Amino acid sequence: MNYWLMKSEPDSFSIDALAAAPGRTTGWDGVRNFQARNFLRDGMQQGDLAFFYHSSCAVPGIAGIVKVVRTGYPDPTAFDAAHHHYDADSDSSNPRWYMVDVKLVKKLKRIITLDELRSHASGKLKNMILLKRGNRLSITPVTKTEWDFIASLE
DNA sequence: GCCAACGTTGGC
DNA sequence: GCCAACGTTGGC
Repeated sequence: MNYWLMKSEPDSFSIDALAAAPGRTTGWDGVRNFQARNFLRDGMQQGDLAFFYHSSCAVPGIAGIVKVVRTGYPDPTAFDAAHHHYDADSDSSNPRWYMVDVKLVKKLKRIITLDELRSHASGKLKNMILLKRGNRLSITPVTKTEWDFIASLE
């Protein structure tokens, strides 16, 4: 059982969009970064939990909790020339990009903001990848200690 | 293998 | 819209 943080821009896909999706489940497609791809393909296990993080928006922060309900499989949007996330270097016989399916566990009662997380950056969240300078990774592992602490903030 | 150029991320 | 930080590409 592992813990993760997954970023999404709410203008493209928000926690409310997930709540409204069929089965409250979505395919986490479109990741085009090798390190994040490796987490999707090799790291995530059935039943893992992840924070759903809103990025590039007015109030960046953690908006909810999701669960991995399908482990890594090839991202078909990479094969579709008409798709925004098309990648000519990926093909179905040798896929480059992977995705998982996640299901909403719960929407938090409030956003746990980036500011609030930062206020613990010299304490409990000292090693949190999200808070490291210049971090841009859209999928990052979270330790159990970090997870439990953040969950207790709600 | 180096590194400059470029595109992207994401907070502000 | 700005810009710092970063990942990727491609020339050499």
